[in-house]
Amino acid sequence: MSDRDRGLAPVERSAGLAHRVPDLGALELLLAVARLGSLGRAAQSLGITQPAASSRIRSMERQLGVALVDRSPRGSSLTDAGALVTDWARRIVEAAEAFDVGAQALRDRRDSRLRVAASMTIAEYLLPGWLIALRAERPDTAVSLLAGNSTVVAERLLADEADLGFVEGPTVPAGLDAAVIAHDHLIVVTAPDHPWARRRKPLDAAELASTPLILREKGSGTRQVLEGALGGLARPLIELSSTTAVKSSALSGAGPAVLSELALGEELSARRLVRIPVEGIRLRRALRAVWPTGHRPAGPARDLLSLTRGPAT
Amino acid sequence: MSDRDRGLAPVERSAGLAHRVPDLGALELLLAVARLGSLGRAAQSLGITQPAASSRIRSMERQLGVALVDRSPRGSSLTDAGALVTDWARRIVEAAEAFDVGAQALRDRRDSRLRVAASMTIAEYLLPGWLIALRAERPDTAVSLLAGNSTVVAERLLADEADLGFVEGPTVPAGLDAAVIAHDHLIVVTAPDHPWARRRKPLDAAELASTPLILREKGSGTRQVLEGALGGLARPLIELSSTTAVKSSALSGAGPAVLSELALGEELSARRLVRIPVEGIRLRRALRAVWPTGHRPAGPARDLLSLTRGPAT
DNA sequence: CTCGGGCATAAGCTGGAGTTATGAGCGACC
DNA sequence: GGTCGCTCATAACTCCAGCTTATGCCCGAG
Repeated sequence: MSDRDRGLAPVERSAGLAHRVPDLGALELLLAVARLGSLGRAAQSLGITQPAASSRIRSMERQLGVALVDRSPRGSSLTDAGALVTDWARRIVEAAEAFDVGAQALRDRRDSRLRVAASMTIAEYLLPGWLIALRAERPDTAVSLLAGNSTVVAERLLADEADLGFVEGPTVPAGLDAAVIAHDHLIVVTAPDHPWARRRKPLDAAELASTPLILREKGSGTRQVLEGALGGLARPLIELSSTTAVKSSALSGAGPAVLSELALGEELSARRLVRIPVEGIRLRRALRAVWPTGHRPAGPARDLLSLTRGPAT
Repeated sequence: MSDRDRGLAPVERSAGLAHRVPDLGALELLLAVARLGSLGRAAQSLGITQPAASSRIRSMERQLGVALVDRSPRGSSLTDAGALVTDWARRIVEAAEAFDVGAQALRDRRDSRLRVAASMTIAEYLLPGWLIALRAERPDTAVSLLAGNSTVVAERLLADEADLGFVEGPTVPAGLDAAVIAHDHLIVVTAPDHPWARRRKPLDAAELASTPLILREKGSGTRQVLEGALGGLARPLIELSSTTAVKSSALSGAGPAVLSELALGEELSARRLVRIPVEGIRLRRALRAVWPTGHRPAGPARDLLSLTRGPAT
């Protein structure tokens, strides 16, 4: 746990991100202004009055110390700095939308119409995006979400307490039909100052197996896939109980880590972590949609399923 | 513009994401509770009192309709739902951190010690991450940021109004030394219900050149790279003036788009957009750090440069 | 049995964000 | 040139979310 602590807070924050970043309402307002070209219309689109919007944008500019919008009697447009800030803001708002749909699904546990049961990795990283897309097509579908391992997912489906499930790993629980919807690739990453980050040649299996790695605990999905690919061998440097903890340790430079590419977005593109190519072994596992044998998904479940696979068939 | 509007708001929001998602302070608090295992310690770490934390977590639970933490006289730990929510929250907080360092750099324009000039794409998608890493190593470095095209970046550097620059594209402005720090790959994407999403075979250059695409305007960096790779041919379906607008149009299903992989994170992994493989042409451009000829980066500029390349040399 | 860490409750204060009402700048149009 | 219409800014007031301090309950450890 203490490793996780250090990993998550490598630098002492001057206590209060919230005081330096505008709140979600202000960010949404800024995006609306960028989109609609006027404070008044932006205000209207958010259901507040124009003076409220004006004051809020102004206080955001004061907080950031930068002018964000050019006001004129003919409308408002973003300044150069405003355009930059708006794109950063969009990232936050998109993350908030994912949070929202996830939370919505969680909240509607009792009285919902589409009940989804999913493994942790899928529930964390993929489902929010799918549900955003689903909401775009079927805005009035209430979705509930339960997260658990394959066994739990299977139980819920068979007890008719869920309509559609998602599991990861090589096997399909008994009594369920399945369709592979994607593959989750496990990748090897290090902090950018690790010697591996400067290698020219890809790693091979023997090298990977002989190096102590930051791993999930024995029995976890990712660990199983890795040990399967390596023929049972895997040397843990540290064993941690969540994907996030593994990521944090890798970020803090503890060593090479193996984790799902789904968990790594910005860390790779911003080079806070570096992907180390591996050759000769296939580090991937199938992600499957599952449902009780015979009960082909219909209605909202079918809609969601088709979203995860591409075109509706 | 109206295309952009539709792209950004394909579904009518029930006005007020901010009312359904806890504010940043609450999310930070939740992360602190997860990390520290106690409301009191979490409160302390954020500089507030224990009752404030208690009440805030409680109101967040009320808002979400789900219990997030198990309280006991021996501390607090996350419930299953809490763990899920915490991971979604982490995404938001990380986006907010990127916003914060970017804004900080923008704010310190006047009196800063490390002055960076960068192209829009780099300033939007990469610099915040690098600056987070830089702050971890050199917490007291004040960074300023100016965003503009290659010409602007060169001017600033040569006028000694910037210490380090970042540009994208095939050429290095005169009077500057450069080092390639990464390559930005352009990729072809469509919405998942586009016929291309079901292809088995990769696209070839002729096919790409003969299909109308959603593109940036003529003269933009990505457009130049594409036309270079295709030998001057590119059929625009729509021309838009920002990467974000291109992404939005693609998301709304207007057609295939070509854009930087940097701009696509969650959209690909959540299959809201699908990457279409292309063979036979190289759609990439170099990202370069630049500085006035002879003035090798030193001090903070050197630190930042080394972060973008990996190990400090 | 008492102490201490951890959480909950109560009462009071404050500031931020909202509202309505009003004014001022500027282009369009008759 | 007046007048409309759209824009944004300012002022005065209300209200509530979140903070604080003070206090009490619970429960395990010594």
